[in-house]
Amino acid sequence: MARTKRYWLFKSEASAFSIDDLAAAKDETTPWDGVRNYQARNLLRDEIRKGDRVLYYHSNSRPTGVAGVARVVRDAYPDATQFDPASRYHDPRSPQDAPRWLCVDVAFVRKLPRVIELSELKANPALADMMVTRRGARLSIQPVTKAEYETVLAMV
DNA sequence: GCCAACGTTGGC
DNA sequence: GCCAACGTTGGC
Repeated sequence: MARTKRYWLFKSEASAFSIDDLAAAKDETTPWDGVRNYQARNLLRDEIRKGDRVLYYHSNSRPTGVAGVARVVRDAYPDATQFDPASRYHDPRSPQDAPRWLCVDVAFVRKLPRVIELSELKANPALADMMVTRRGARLSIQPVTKAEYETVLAMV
């Protein structure tokens, strides 16, 4: 019996890696690397599984909001960038034999015809409990309920 | 570019 | 183990 599919919101700065960059990537797939927050790491390790759906959120962008949909295509595995001295995500304190940081692979599903902006998310009463609409919600990987996921995608 | 919020670090 | 200092995030 397969595990029930779950839903997430992944933040990415559009100038760094946008939904268009994901669509243009080889196999339309990329490692979601560079996560350097323990709470987010624990979600990757313990909760997020292949087959889960992802709201692709452009942070620090104009506009800021949900720009597309992706899906998780590989369970968590060690993030190679932590051992790469040339990477901005290099972590010299992460032990080789017990990697501190993990990543999953995500694949492009679709780009929304328009960005569902943060202001709209905040204005929708059905999304009042959604983490991204809350003040100071900086977590780059956030859990989303199925209802929230469907509500957001219906706002296009 | 500003700055509030928040996570991490490190001295004690 | 506390907590001030510091760095980063991210909306605006």
